[in-house]
Amino acid sequence: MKTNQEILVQNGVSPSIQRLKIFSYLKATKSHPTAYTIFNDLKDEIPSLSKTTVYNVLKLLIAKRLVQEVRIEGNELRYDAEVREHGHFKCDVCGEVSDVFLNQPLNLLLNHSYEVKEIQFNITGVCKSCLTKK
Amino acid sequence: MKTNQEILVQNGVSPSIQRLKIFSYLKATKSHPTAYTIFNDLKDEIPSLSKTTVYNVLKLLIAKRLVQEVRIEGNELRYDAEVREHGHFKCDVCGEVSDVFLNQPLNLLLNHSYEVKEIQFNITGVCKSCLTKK
DNA sequence: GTCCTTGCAAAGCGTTTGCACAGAA
DNA sequence: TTCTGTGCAAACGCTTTGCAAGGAC
Repeated sequence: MKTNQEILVQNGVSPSIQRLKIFSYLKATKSHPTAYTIFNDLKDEIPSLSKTTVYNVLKLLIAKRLVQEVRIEGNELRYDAEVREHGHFKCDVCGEVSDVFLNQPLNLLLNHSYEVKEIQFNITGVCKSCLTKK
Repeated sequence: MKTNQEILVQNGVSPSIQRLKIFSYLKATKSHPTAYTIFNDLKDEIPSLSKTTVYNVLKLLIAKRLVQEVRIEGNELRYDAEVREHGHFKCDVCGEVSDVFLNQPLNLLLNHSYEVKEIQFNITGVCKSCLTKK
């Protein structure tokens, strides 16, 4: 198992404290945080942290394909260190965003008249726990 | 074939000029315009049109499920009057956004532990015509 | 020294809100 | 009158940009 630091280095990202903490934070969570949430959760650990750095690091990690942007509702942008082909489910009631994996790659259902770089899919609805609470 | 005006009325939307023009504009295009593009293209026809009205009408049409929001890149929000289950392909080279339909509904590939309201999927890559131009 | 990274402050841009006016019922 | 719809202007919130300071090499 590679450490997060090793992953960064192997992808040509020099592992500053900020980069490592942000990347590790994303690797450790499944909550698909927004940039603001990342900033907010890390500013205790790194008191000097600025939002600019959060955005800079996210942009860099996206360019290196270590992180994906997730656009599931409105114009809020979320971030995800899970980069395998997958989708997201957002519950309209509780607002939770969770990962969705398919039985077979979506890829196979497409007519390949174009070159595919990235596939994402988004589902909205009501999650199991909110359904049972009704 | 229903007229756009009839569709609005049947969905409980009183058909003002602004609403009808915006809805008709979306029905007639496959270009997945942004709110700004809609505003810009219609302001010659309706000189008094304001962006607020464009946003108001879009919000109303979305609530009535006559229009979908499309989030495919960055934090730009696009709009689409195609409301059947489908996805979008955005070409990284020319920037065009086109509709994608699958051989079978994505629905069937999901474990239904939740209630699905809306499914969208987004693909980025390089389109056929940009591939051949290389 | 140079280059890379960080972070403050300001700007930018798309969207929403407050509010007033106009028109229909 | 009351309710609905429109549209200007201002506010808002997220993201980007400009730029200067700090740190690695």
